[in-house]
Order: sequence, then C-alpha cells, then structure tokens
Amino acid sequence: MFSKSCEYGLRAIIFIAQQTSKNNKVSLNTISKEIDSPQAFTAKVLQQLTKNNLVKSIKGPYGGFIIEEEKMNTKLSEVIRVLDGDAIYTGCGLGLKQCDANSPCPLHHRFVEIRNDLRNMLESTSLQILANDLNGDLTILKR
Amino acid sequence: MFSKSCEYGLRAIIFIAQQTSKNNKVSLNTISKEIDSPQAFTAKVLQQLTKNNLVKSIKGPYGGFIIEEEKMNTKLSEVIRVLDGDAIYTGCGLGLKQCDANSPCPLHHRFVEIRNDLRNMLESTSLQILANDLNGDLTILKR
DNA sequence: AGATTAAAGGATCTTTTTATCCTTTTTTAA
DNA sequence: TTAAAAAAGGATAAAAAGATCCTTTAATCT
Ligand code: FES
Ligand code: FES
Repeated sequence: MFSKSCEYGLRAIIFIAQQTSKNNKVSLNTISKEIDSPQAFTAKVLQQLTKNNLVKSIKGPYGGFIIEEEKMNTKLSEVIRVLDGDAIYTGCGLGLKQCDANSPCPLHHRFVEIRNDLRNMLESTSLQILANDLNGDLTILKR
Repeated sequence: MFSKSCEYGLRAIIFIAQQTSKNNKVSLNTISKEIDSPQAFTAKVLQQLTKNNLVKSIKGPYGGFIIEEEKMNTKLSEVIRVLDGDAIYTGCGLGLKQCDANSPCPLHHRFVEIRNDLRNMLESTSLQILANDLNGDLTILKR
C-alpha cells in the first residue's frame, strides 16, 4: 500500500506526536528505536517532513524533533502526500496513465469507491487523535 | 496500489477474457499492443499466469493465449495473489511485521475496514463480468 | 573559546523492480 | 521435412527504492 519511506514516516510522526503531547522532545536515535526502523534511512524521511513543515527539528545537544501545537491537527493524508505523492488518491487501479470516469478502465467504478473511502479515512484522521490512542496504550508502533 | 507486473497482468488477463468470450485467441504481440505494455515484460507476467493455470498458452503458428471456460470465473483477487502475493489483504498499513487486532497499530481499526472492502470487491469481481463490460464498449484498457 | 551533541546534507552502496535481448522448444503449414 | 510462427526460458541491463556512511552545520554547556 505505502512505500517503506511512508510507513517509517507515519510511524515516526505518530510517535513524535505522542511524545509532544507529553511535552517530550525526541531524538532520531530514540525514534528509530521506538518504531523499529533503520536510523539513517529514517533520518532522510524526517528531513522531508521537516522541510515540509510537518515536524520541527532542533539541532544541537538536547535537540530532537517535536510537532508544533497547530500541526497536531495534521491529517495522515498530508503526510502521505508529502512522502508518496498523491497517486494513491488519484491513480488508476489498473495503471492507466490517468483515471477518468468518462472513459473508465474495467475496474474504475468499483475501485473509485474504495479509493474514496481510503481518502476520506486518511483526510479525517489527525496525528492528535492517533497520539491519544497511543497514550492510552491502546495501540503500538513496533512489534 | 499494485505493482507494474500486477497492473499489466490484470489488463492482459481481462483482455484475453474478453477475446476468449468472442472466441478469439490472442498473441503476446496483440496483447501488449492492446493494453499498451512492454512486450517482453508482459511475456514474463503471462508466463506466471500460465504456470498458475489462470490462462492457457498455445505455442506455434496460430498460437496465443486463451482462458478456459471454467477459468472465466476467476476472481481478480486470485490474479493479484499470484502476481503480488497477499500482503495487500493481510499486511499492516503502517508496515508492522504482522497485522494483529490484539495489539493493533494506531491505524488498524480504520485500515482494516478499507482493506476488507477492497478484498471483498476483488473477491467478488470475475474476469467474466469485466470482459462483458469491455465488450459493451463501456470500458477501456489503454489510454 | 572549545568540546560535545544532534540534525542536515552529500555520496555511495545494495536490493528489488522493471525492462530488454537472445536462444530454445513446440507447433503448424507449405 | 523444412521453414516459419509463437511461447518459454535464461541472461543481462537499467531504473528505482531502500539503506548506510561520512562530513558539515548548528546549538548547548562547560
Ligand atoms: S480509470 Fe482505472 S480506476 Fe479510474
Ligand atoms: S496492525 Fe497495523 S493495520 Fe493491523
């Protein structure tokens, strides 16, 4: 479904959101341990999220990553768009160059329904809400 | 969503199904033209479908590919399983090693719903029915 | 100021996916 | 029975994704 970059990015940003909600700043080292991801690779992903202003990075000793108050309302759809682009929201299920209801592929009508459900789900799920679940120990980020 | 192999494979098998329903046998050359896919690569994909008995291949002059009567009821889910495996039906959306409702990732409950809808759609959509749409010129396989 | 810490950036390497090319096998028809 | 057609199979190449390593920049504390 999502690329490895995107999977790591989602796990990372959800973890940062949870820690931010507890007033903690977290380092790359901590993040990659807590979400069980390759550290150097995760660094690259976090750089993209930083450049796109979804997380804030702080250099130097006692540095790390946090999410600014207003960015806690960021939706998963936005994170995915930054890391994987929006093919998942707009692309044809059978790989036609573009999805177009006026000359649909055989799967179009069935596929669009699912794709829209996915999109709605991702556009209505915020970091804030997932961070809360995580704080309540209802969910996990590594296994 | 799907790999290139899988996209080509789905387009190809749907096209073969349509032609079979009109009592035509089709060659690789025709297939790759009609679905606009790289020919040699599509050959490999068709070999997999042939080995897995989803399509029948006939060598020699006047050879090509057809789908046997009873295989017209093949569901898309089966084609996808052969070409991409079943991660799409069973894998965790955030990339945890396995998806498990007893210790779910933050996305689990929301994700499983979509995943199941996708699965149900794919398990209930047969080659036969898509071939029919295609015959009625309701849909296309290249653009 | 100097040492240390942690993210950013650049370069490189590995693996997987996507794609092509060439030879072999099977079948058909002249 | 030979030539041609078409799929199968094997080898290789190119591109993309995934991953690592090392240097640079910025911040903090002594
Ligand atoms: S045209 Fe294929 S999904 Fe819309
Ligand atoms: S555990 Fe992540 S989707 Fe089920």
